[in-house]
Amino acid sequence: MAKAVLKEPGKKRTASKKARQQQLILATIRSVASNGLSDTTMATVAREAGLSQGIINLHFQSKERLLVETLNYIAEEYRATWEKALAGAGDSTAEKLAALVAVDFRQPVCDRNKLAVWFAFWGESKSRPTYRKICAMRDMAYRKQMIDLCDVLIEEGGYEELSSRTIATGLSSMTEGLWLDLLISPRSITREEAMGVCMNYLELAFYKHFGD
Amino acid sequence: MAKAVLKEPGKKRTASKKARQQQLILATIRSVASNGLSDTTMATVAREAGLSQGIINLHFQSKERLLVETLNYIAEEYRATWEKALAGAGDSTAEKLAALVAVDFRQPVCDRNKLAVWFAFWGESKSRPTYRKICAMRDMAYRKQMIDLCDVLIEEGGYEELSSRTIATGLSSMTEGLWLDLLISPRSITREEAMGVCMNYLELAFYKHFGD
DNA sequence: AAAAAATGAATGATTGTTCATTCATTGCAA
DNA sequence: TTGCAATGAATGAACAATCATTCATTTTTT
Repeated sequence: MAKAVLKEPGKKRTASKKARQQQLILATIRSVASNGLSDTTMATVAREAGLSQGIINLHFQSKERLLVETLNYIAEEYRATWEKALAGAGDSTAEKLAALVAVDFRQPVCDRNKLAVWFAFWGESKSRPTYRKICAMRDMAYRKQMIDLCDVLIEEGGYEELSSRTIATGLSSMTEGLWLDLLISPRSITREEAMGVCMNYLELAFYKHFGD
Repeated sequence: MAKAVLKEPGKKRTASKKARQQQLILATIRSVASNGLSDTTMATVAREAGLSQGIINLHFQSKERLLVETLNYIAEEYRATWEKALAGAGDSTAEKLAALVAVDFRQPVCDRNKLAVWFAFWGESKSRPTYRKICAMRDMAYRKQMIDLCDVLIEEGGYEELSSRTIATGLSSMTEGLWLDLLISPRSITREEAMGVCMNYLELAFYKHFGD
């Protein structure tokens, strides 16, 4: 039913369903970043995509669906990115943890437009169970992975005073807080510095692994 | 012009300007928390306040002004709360830093409705310079205080390996990230546990001051 | 009585959605 | 290949609903 008609869109004016949907999602990300979620309308998204008014209802049925799919898109991109990073990291657990942290401060995840989208949905999440579930899922999957890595490090280094849950919670919370800095005051901190703050935390906790 | 007509409103149906404005701001906080910023309208706020439609324009001229004043309200409350906590804390620098951290996880600051408001405005801040400035100001003032305290601790304890800016950035970022947990997944973490994560960070960094 | 505060119906602007129409692409027949 | 329907993607004007704002009127206080 939803077979991809064109794999290489080229200059065709009618694209495959998947390509159009992604185009509209990317336009939504830009609109939310530059207009805010409150001022993101069907018109601003369509204009950003260079398409007509009715196009979104054609592909997403409703504005609500478009927004949910946009959130799903960046959540899925996030998950895929750190899973890939883990797979490509060195064999040591410390290297894997460092790779996991690095994902949060590099493209395509650490993009200012996407950070704005995350915060926009977080801001609405208390009143919208759908948003909250997607955000909570993302967080849980990521944190479980981080706890597992911390457990191995604690075992390896014999850090009896550490709790993997506490460190993992602290580390991922720190990341999200640093995202806020990068969003609100991009001039006051760079992505490299932000990652440095996290690495410093790791050095303090797992000094046998990350110490100089 | 804006003189307070009544200091003790009692059971009067017409309150002083200041009291009405605060009543409307508190109603706005509740509406943003339960409806989201996108679905917060003049009608939802007025209904939440138990007043009529036109009341907001009477006291704030526009919706935009109401929202800005709401953000200013929680920002000012935040500043006043930690300044008060600092003044009431023990003499030692370590106690002061602990008191500063504790503010973030207690009432009136760490209120789930207010957390929702913070995230709502953060989400819009990229597209609204006014919001961003207020948020950046709050952060700068708080972080300057935290850096100063860290500087003293580093001096006292001779922690030559630590950077006050790095620790202060990490600590306040961690706080904001933990707020997200409390907002999104309140069942997965308590305020006490969240504060514990921060205190654990302090123990790792300033082990001579916070060690058991 | 005069002034101020509050109301709520009315207004014009904006929004999400619909749908009749246009247009590009594809599959098929010759 | 060339011609010709058939398909469905895309358009944009139109519509109903919702929104922020205004203001004539009512209510309350001084």
